[in-house]
Amino acid sequence: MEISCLTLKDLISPRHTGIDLADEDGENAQKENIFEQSRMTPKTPMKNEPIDLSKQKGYTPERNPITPVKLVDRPLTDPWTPTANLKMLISAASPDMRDREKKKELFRPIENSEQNDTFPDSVQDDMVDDGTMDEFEKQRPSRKQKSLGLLCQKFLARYPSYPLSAEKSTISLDEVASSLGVERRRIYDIVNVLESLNLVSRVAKNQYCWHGRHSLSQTLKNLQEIGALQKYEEQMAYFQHKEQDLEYKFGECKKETFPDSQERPLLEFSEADCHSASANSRKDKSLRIMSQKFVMLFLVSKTKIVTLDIAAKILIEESQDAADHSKFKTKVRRLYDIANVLTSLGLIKKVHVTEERGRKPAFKWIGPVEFNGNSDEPRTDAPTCAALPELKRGACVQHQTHVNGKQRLSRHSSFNTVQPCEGIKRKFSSEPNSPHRERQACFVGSDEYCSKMINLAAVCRQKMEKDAESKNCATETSLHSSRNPALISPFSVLPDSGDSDYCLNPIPHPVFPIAHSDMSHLSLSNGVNSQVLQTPTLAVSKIENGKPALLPNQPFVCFPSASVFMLCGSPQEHLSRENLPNVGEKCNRSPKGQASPLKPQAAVFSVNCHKRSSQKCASPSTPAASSEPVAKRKTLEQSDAPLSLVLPKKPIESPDVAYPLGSSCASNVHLGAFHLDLGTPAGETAEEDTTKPLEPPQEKQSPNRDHEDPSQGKEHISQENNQQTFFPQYLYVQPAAGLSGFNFLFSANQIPGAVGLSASQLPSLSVPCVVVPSTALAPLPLICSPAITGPLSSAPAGSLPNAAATNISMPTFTSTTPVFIGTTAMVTPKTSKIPSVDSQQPSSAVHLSPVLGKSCSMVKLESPVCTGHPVTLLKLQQPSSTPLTPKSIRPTHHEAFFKTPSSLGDPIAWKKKEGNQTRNTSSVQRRLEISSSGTD
DNA sequence: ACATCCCGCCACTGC
DNA sequence: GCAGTGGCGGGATGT
Repeated sequence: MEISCLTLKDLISPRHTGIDLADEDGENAQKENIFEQSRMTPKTPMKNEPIDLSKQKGYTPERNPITPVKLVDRPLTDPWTPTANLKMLISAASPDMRDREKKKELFRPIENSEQNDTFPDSVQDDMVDDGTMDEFEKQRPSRKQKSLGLLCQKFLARYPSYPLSAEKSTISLDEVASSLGVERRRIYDIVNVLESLNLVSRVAKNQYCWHGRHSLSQTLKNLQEIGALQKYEEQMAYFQHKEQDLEYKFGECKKETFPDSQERPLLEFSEADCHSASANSRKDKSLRIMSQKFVMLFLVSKTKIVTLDIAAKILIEESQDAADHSKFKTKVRRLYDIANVLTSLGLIKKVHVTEERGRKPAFKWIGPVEFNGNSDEPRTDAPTCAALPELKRGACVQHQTHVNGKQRLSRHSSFNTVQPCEGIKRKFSSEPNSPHRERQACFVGSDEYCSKMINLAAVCRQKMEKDAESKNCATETSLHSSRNPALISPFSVLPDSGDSDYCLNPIPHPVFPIAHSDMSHLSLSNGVNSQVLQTPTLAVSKIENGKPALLPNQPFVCFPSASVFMLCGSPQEHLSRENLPNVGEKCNRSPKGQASPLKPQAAVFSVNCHKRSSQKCASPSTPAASSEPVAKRKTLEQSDAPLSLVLPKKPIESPDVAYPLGSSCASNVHLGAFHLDLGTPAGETAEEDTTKPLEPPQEKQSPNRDHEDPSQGKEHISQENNQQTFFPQYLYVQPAAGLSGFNFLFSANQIPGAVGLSASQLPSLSVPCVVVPSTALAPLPLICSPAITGPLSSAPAGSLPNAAATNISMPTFTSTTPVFIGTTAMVTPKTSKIPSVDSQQPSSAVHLSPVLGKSCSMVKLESPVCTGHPVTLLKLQQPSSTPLTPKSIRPTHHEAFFKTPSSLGDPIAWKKKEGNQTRNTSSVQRRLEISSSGTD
């Protein structure tokens, strides 16, 4: 609340504008004028020297080389000037006085700028007028005025957010320092953070090049991916748990789980830069790296909220050794520095998280979540876009600018990361998913958007599948994971709420064919459609083609996956989210808080998102925001409210649910919480989910809010601990309302052994799954896997029958077909996210949670199908009851993901992984994310 | 009392 | 040797 910090506000308001490009210079000029810049010239900075400062203030000559400088303008006259002499005398006489004056001076610039700029108020207050120095006392700018955040805003104001390519400007640190009236040291802090995001790059000594935000989304995307690889999410979860007293041992976890994480240099860039060991060490601690890591934490976080203490712990490589407190404190100090800059950039805002222990300072990511589409940016991702032409990026504009980022130069080149990342990106981009993401992103926002999303998802999925087909292999699993085909898939499932269309059928699964045609319906999909389907393979798919009929209008969608089928009622019918809710909720919740928040739709998203979570998630959460300028967002968001991120118990979810993505996304922190393991009783959460009727999906919508909420939700979750569990994410069905709309069929697993889904398990799951209610089904053709049997039956019996009855013809299905329905309990709760199901793998059966996964493998049917998945099955991690143990935590990477069949390519391998992993991990989400990152 | 975080010392680095 | 960088943490300021 309050928190939202003044500074933030201040910063924000003024600055955002900053973001805007243009003005800057103008502003500056104005400011300067105001200020009096004049005087200084100096390039050399005197870093410390006080004296200079005074001079400096005024000066501003060109601040930016590029940018127009006002140079001159400033007449020397300072307002102060008049008193200058006097001051001098005074200062001479009294050091104190001197200091004051200096300070004043320093501030002034700032103040002036602010005033001019935009900042209205805040700053000035204190200040006296310039000239006035009268009272020195007053003058002294308060600390706030001197804050790094404000300073950063001023700094940003000088440059256009999206400079024309030609326009790149160079930044002379000395000039800037002097113009802003601060020591160079301060500028370094700002520049280092900006550099970490590739907004600037170092060209030469004392010279930086301003790139603007063109490549920001790309950079964020890269960071997200890297973060996923590093498993920051898990780490966060771990720490959270730890705090919660959960017991795990991190060490183990860490090692196991995050092996890489800390080890690798974040962005690679350090390497480049550093030559010597010492250098490296130093660099490792650099603000740049810390900044990147910090950002990664947000990006991988489902909740998008990161508490300082957790961030500090994670950033302390050592890990938690208890490390000295001092070290911790130092880290926190640094994080504040970084946070101030990020706040000025409109990427985060301060919030407080209430935990059991009390309120903790935290920051919430309010920047773009989806990178591709990044809101602000004009989108640089061209590549991605390109990849998916079809997709429309909706709103997204594509500018393609190339990324600036690129490493331009220098030392840091900072972003080497980028490069690597890019690779990744590309992959992604190329991958179906990405596109999806983008789109999604675009959509974010409205409910419709949700439905659209769904459609998209379906489409995407299809695409993915196609792609997969094409490449299958190619895609590396990892990639897939990353991509998240799963994501897509999930969507497909959705029924959508509202739209009539929904039905997405789109699910391409190979198996099912849901008719692409249907897809067409999908609004979004359209473009996609083209791609569509094609699923790979599976004979089924072909069949599908034929089949499309299946769903075409029908309300349901069937997923053939081998493992699971989902049916969704048509929207019309119940599906509306409401129906789904159950599922959805489950999902959402299950995911724990994270996801949980999601509403049905959200849920969907979440699924999709996973990784992207950030992206998409964001969207949901911030959808609008994204589009909006940061500043606005901020304002909106500011609401902050106490977030709870995590843990807190709030009940939650409520509102936010929307988060969906977020949920997935966010969670992180809590994640721990999430961990639900199936095993765990989880019941709680699960229960909620399952049992609950779900709230109306509604929530989903609110993406925006979601943000916040989610956190809360999460918190709850977390607190809950994860227990949660399962929630089937898979289904995305919409939730709500009842399942009636849906029918799920589960096949029995066939193999009992398999996955654990055994029937028994299923039941436990609760959820979900199986339900088939409906009569509705009857009409519909459902598909059942042959296998189905028991389990289903278990399910609501009634329903099943029908369902079963129903037609289903799906020949395609594989025999096995165990279907899963959504929920999979197995899946694990957390996971809800996403998982996509991969079709591929036979196993897939969902990849449910890891556990499942393992087991699943068994399950897997051949038919990969699964797909549809909206359901994602995520891997759940840990199904196990155990909450996260460290082990559980392990990373699972990819595995989890549902891969597409293609991706499966190595199903086996995949399975293996899963197997191993399966449990682990805490949240599904992570997996998702991770997977996305894939990698490895 | 605790949260923030400014400030500037000083080590490192590269020229 | 010097200037540029930037880690670091004392301690002031804000709440």
